[in-house]
This record gives sequence, C-alpha cells and structure tokens, in this order.
Amino acid sequence: MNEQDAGMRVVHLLRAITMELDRVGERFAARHALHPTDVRALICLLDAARTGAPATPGVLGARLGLNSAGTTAVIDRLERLGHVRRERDTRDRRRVLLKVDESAVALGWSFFGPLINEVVAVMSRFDAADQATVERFLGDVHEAVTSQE
Amino acid sequence: MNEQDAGMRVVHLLRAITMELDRVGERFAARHALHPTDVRALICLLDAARTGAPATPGVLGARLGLNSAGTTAVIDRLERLGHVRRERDTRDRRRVLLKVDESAVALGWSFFGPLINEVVAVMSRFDAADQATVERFLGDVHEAVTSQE
DNA sequence: AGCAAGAATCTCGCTGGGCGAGATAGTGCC
DNA sequence: GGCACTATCTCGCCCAGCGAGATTCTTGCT
Repeated sequence: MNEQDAGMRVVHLLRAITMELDRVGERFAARHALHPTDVRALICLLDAARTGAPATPGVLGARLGLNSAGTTAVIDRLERLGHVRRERDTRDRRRVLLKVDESAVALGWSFFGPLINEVVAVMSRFDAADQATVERFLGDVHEAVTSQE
Repeated sequence: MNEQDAGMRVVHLLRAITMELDRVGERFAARHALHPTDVRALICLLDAARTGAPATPGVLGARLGLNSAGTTAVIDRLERLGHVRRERDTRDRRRVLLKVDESAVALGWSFFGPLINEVVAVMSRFDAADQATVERFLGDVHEAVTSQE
C-alpha cells in the first residue's frame, strides 16, 4: 500500500463523491422545477450573500461558465420563480445587483440540510485530531484543484 | 469549534471541490470537442471496463440519468469519434455491449493523470495514519451520500 | 409448439438551454 | 464633448435531451 495507491484510491473516492453530489443536485433540481444550472446559480448567489460579496450577472456568468446571453436567461428564470430580484446599482448604474429572496435561502437549506446532517454524522465518529486532519486534507485538495489551469 | 461547525466547513469544502472538479471536467470536455455528458459517459464506461462489468446502453443511460433517446445520442457521438463501438450480445441478442477503444483509455488518463498527481502530492504531506484517516472518512462520506434517497 | 407479455434499443419530432453577434446604456479619461 | 471601455440585454440559431412510439429479441404460459 504505497502512496501512489493511496492517491489513486482517494482520487476515485473523490470522483465518486463528486458524481454522487451531482446526482443529488440534479434530483433536487428536478423536484423543484429547476435546471441543474439554476441550482448552481442559486448556490453561487447564496455564497455571495453569505460572504457579503456583491453579486452581479457578470460575476455569476463567469462562475457558471456561461456567456452573457445564457446568464441573462438563468437570472430571468430565477426571477420568474421569485428566488432573485434585480436591482440597479446606484453607484454604477450599468450594473445590476442580484438579491436573493427568502424563498431561495429556504431552498438552499432544504438542499444542504440533509447533506450537512450526513457529514456531521460521519464526522462525529472521528476524534478531534482526525477531524482536523480531514479538514486540512480537504483544504489542500481544494487549493490544488482550484489552482489547476 | 464544535462538531456542527466542523461539519459545515467540511460540507462547504466538499461542495467547493465538487464544483471545481466539475469545471475541470467541462474544460477537458471543451478541449476535446466533447460535451460534459460525454465525459461522464466515458468515465462510466472506463469504470465498467476496469471492473469487468458489462456495459450496455441501458445501464449507461440509468447511470447518467438520461432516457433511452438521449442515451442513444451519447453513444452515437462517442462512436462517431471512435471512442466506443457497439457489439450485439450473442447471449441476449436484444442487448448491445459497449466496447471502449484504446483512444478512450488514453483520453481518460490524460484527464485523470494531472488530478491524480495533485492528490498524490497532497497525500504525500500526510503520514500513514492520517492518510488512512482521510481514506476512511471519504469512504464513509461516499457511503452516506450514495445511500441518500 | 405458438403466442402474448415484456425487455433492450432505436427513430422521430419537438422543446428549450446555451451560444455568437450585435444592440443599448452607463462610466471615465482626455 | 467625444471616445474607448464595461455591464447588461436582445435576437436568431443549434443541438442535447425528452416523450412517444416502432422494432427486434426473449421468455413465460398454456
């Protein structure tokens, strides 16, 4: 069991988890008359709201890898469902600020709630030192994957 | 730093990694004139080939969450690119077995190679006990997420 | 054996998400 | 004030994926 093998197994696990989370997202989307892209967009917007970062169509589109036309369409859909509303930025009136509605926050919780419970349950079976190890590992992987061009 | 918080942070990390891996997949797809779905299909087929499981359109479609028409379209695209070929099953002649070509295997490695290297590099900074902890954690999470309805 | 029921895959026509190109409105520098 | 630039939106098109149904083969029932 050399480190190459351990890396392989961990990669496969990460990939399997990724695929599974994708499927959870898809099922969630289908259940709420949303498209997978809409779910991703909501998550981005909730993230931005949580960290206080300004959310604009441009930023959102870049995050989602959509062009401007597609971005407009996503926001139109979310706005039509009442999850988001557009507000002109008073500072720079070219900009549109995206404000998430309460319903979107509730939706986000109904999506992440079960997942959080699952992971908390798994984590509770590890002692504090091991929990820290897991967190450090995931942080490192995140950094590595993010920096990959 | 109670366990609820740790769970939250880990969920966010897993989600962030998932989104990042999705983007890597998308970039890879774009670079090879494939659609994201085609990449997912290839991964499924390579998995099946690796484990010796029989790969049929029906199984593939179920895995990808596509209906039969969409599944046929995916296989048509992969076949047109020479990554897969159809072969009638001689046992049950209703079935079609999907055989992956060498080019598909090479493509798979060019996708996973860099990822594996990254993760191996991260893992190498952990001692054996911590590596085992990480592996156990990911295994548990995978199980938990998979069993989530 | 012969036939009905069912399974695996494919074909057809359509919907709509996302793209490219270009229009519109607003900012800021000279 | 005019010019380059940025942010967003509109228009028209393409194609991935869906629903419905056709086709081919298997299997159980009598």
